Amino acid sequence: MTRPKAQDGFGLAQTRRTLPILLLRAREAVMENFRPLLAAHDITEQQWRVIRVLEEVDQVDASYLAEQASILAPSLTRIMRTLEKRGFIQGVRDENDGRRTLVHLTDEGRAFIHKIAPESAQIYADIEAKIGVDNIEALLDQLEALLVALDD
Amino acid sequence: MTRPKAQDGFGLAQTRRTLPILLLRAREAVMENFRPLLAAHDITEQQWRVIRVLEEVDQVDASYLAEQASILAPSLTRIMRTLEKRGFIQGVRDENDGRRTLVHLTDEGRAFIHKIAPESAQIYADIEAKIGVDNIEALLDQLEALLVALDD
DNA sequence: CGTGTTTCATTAACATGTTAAGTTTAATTT
DNA sequence: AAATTAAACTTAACATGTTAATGAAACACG
Repeated sequence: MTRPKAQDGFGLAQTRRTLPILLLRAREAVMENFRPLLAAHDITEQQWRVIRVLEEVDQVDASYLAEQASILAPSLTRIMRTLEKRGFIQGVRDENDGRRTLVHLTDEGRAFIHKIAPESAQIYADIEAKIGVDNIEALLDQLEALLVALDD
Repeated sequence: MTRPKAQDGFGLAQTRRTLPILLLRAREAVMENFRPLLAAHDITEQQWRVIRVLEEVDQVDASYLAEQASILAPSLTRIMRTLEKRGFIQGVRDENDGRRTLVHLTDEGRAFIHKIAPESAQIYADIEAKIGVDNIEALLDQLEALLVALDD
């Protein structure tokens, strides 16, 4: 027997139990745990995503990087400028295709990640402990299924 | 038999299968469906959240409104200014507590919601059709469970 | 070969996210 | 009651989200 779907009088679901709101809140609840670490190292969540992607892939063009980090191109342009000033990444013009910028992590950037990685991994482990690894895996599976289902 | 957890060499999970990234992407995939509607009516996602919450609760103080709409206080200040200029909401000083601002929807604001509601509900219904209502309910349950588990 | 089109990236403009500091009003303390 | 502390915004400053417009390079193709 399913729970009655909470609705108002004209078709809209209750705001508090909708995908957009709950996905937002869930993400916020998760990120809250990482914020102190990121702040302590003076790096934003998005900057951290960018260098982590770069750590996984070595050299990539900006478009792929944006897609992997889930960051829009205009934001990535600004973020790259910041990270480059800080000496963590370097962008070079693609010889074979002058439109593209190839990006790679510097040694300093790699060192930065490796310095923070243990704490970050510990925070994620704490989250896994609170929620349960199986529950997280199930959730990740469902989120991936949602992405597939909505992929136009 | 569980799937081996994808990791790199130093403790961090693969970026593409982590809660922060997948929650972000899932939300993005969902919102993508609403964006054309919101753009057509010249309203942002956050402004829409605010007036929808107001439609559900009548008169509330700004703090409660911010909490319900998952918007930080400084953002809400700006959003309220915009919505007030547009005549959709009105904020009045609380007589009993001069620190608070009480906010309520104007008739015009209410009319605006009612005008858009059918299309919005239809879009949500389409999403439910693609993903499956049961899957969505299960996902919402898991998200709520995550919020409870992470609630410090 | 040149022209029109597409692609990649940047810039522009405005809205929101985020933290810290400031203002005003309530509540507490002594 | 006066001073202190706390609460509810508001401002400020900077980073990112978001869409549209622009610039440059590669492609398509007549």
